[in-house]
Amino acid sequence: MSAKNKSSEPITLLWFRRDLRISDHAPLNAALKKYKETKHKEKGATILPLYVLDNHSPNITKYGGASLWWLHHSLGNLSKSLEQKGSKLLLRSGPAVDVIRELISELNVENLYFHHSVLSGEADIENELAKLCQEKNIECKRFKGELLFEPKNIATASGTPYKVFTPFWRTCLSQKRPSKPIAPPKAIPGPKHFPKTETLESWKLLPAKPNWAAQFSQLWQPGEEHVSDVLDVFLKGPIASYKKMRDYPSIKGTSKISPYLAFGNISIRELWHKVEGHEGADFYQRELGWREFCYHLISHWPEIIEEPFQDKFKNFTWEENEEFLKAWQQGKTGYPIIDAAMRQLWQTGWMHNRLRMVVGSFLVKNLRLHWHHGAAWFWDTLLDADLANNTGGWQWVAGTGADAAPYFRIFNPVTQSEKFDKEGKFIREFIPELSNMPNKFIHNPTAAPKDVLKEAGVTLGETYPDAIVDLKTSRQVALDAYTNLQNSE
DNA sequence: TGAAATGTTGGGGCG
DNA sequence: ACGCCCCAACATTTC
Repeated sequence: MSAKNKSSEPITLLWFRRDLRISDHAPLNAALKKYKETKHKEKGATILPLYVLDNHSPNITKYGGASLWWLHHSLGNLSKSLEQKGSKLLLRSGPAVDVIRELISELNVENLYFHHSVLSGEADIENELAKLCQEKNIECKRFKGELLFEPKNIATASGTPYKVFTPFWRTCLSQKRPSKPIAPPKAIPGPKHFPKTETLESWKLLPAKPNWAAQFSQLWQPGEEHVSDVLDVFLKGPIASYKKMRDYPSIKGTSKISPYLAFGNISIRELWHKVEGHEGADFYQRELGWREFCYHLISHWPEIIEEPFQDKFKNFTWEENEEFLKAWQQGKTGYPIIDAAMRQLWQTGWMHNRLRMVVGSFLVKNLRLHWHHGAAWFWDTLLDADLANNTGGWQWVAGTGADAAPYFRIFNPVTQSEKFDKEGKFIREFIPELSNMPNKFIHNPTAAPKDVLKEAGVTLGETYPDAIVDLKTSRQVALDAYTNLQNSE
């Protein structure tokens, strides 16, 4: 394949990944700078924004269903804002390296710019691209922006990566604070000859037959355009009492920014600066620190996507039980706080953070199923699914991770429910069949007297499931399994 | 960013 | 008045 058909127009290929925005976008900014620098030659490298739907590259984790819904709308939104700036988004599908190689042969690509990712599967692609560009004499530039702090800058006194969050975060905070975000461009010079593009519709990213995302569009407005509205709500109220109120699932005490962050509709740096200065910001920023910590861990130990961080858990045996897994996924365990949380996830594409811990503990400890099952389900159903956070969160709750909750720390779903959903408000929202249960028994219908159930119109096993496991005995089984593991060391 | 079991203390009922 | 017991309420330890 030679350069016969090549248009001579010089191009900077701007590859969008999980950075679906135009604000605070370093590669875009650099591409603009490049254009301005070379413009006087009458052949400034115009910018070709590209998104690649990649379901084929090895070692990457394909998007789950809920993520694809968000991706669809984010891409539509990005496309629109690029058009408002005089540009357009090129859509291609296939392994990223192949797609870009093809574009290089079609067009006169002089530069390839994109954001760097510390995820190993993504970095593999980047390395191949760098090699390709070197062969073709193309400038390949990768930009930082995925994180607030570079993993390589954060190390213990002896130079090893941190395995514990608190000292990790202390060191991060002692670094130079994240620099100010870059303003969005006023205009983006697009190429005169725009290559053939696939269409968003043809990708069929939205669910078809059973449209399980029906409710999503009432609840979420994906894309960069809408981030500031959502963030403003948080900054005007909840952030001030974030430390306390974020624990109560029936209260709007959290930011709801996670899906925007997962797709880069807002940059982590911009988010950091937007919250800075508000009362309560340090507690919120600490949570951003956990995200940072998860990326830090996964960059140093990429194998933790599959393998337990703590070696001793390699020999740990988990239960296999399809019935249990189904009951958990569908919110039919007979424990209302678990079931309400799992239904919230399915219906809204999101779950309150405390409940992620509670349902995680229940799956891994009380049902004794492998955390992989939980991670896979979350990956498929969460709009904010993020490989580093998902891996970090599940290893944390399973007790297998770095700085994880000790294995014997087992949440009691009834106690948690009584503590954080005292009036059963959250439960009633997602389990209407329990709405007439009195507060005293709504947390554990299986333990309610017969007349109470009758009065509330609840028939266990019919209108609402019986508890699938006994908390006391299942807890003991989990503890015994852990003791056995310790003894077999 | 647990929960349960076990230990300790101190007030009140009561012989 | 005193010792004894019971048992909240709180603290500590164990898992």
